[in-house]
Amino acid sequence: MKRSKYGDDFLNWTRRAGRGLEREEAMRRVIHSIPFGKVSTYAHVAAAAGYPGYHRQVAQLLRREGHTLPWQRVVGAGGEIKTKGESEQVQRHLLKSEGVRFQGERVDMSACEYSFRMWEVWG
DNA sequence: ATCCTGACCCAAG
DNA sequence: GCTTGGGCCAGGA
Repeated sequence: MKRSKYGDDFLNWTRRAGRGLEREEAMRRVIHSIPFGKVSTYAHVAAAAGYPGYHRQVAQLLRREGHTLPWQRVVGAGGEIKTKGESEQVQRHLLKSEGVRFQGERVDMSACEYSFRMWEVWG
């Protein structure tokens, strides 16, 4: 089977039918569960929602309806702020006002990353 | 169907 | 620290 350099578009297409809504709802719940003063990452939010590998859809969801969510608490891997321009300044300000610590340009993940209490799930 | 583009991630060089 | 290439998934043209 030949594989397009853009991925197996046909297989992706077959998976698209309808599934998006419950996935987005799960992601919204996960994002809402990030506590004040903590952050998580796109990849961890996706995985905690039950959809590992869907970090790009987390970003898409936040861009569409972030105004209804604690969007500022979702950052890139390693604590990197991924928003651009004015949103970036707003995000930094909101996080600092919640007491989130920074190391240079990045969030101090060792102190502020939320683990979704996974230690209670697998030991 | 195919191509392109994202508030992404990660291993290499 | 960089940059690059590959992988990932969905939605629009």
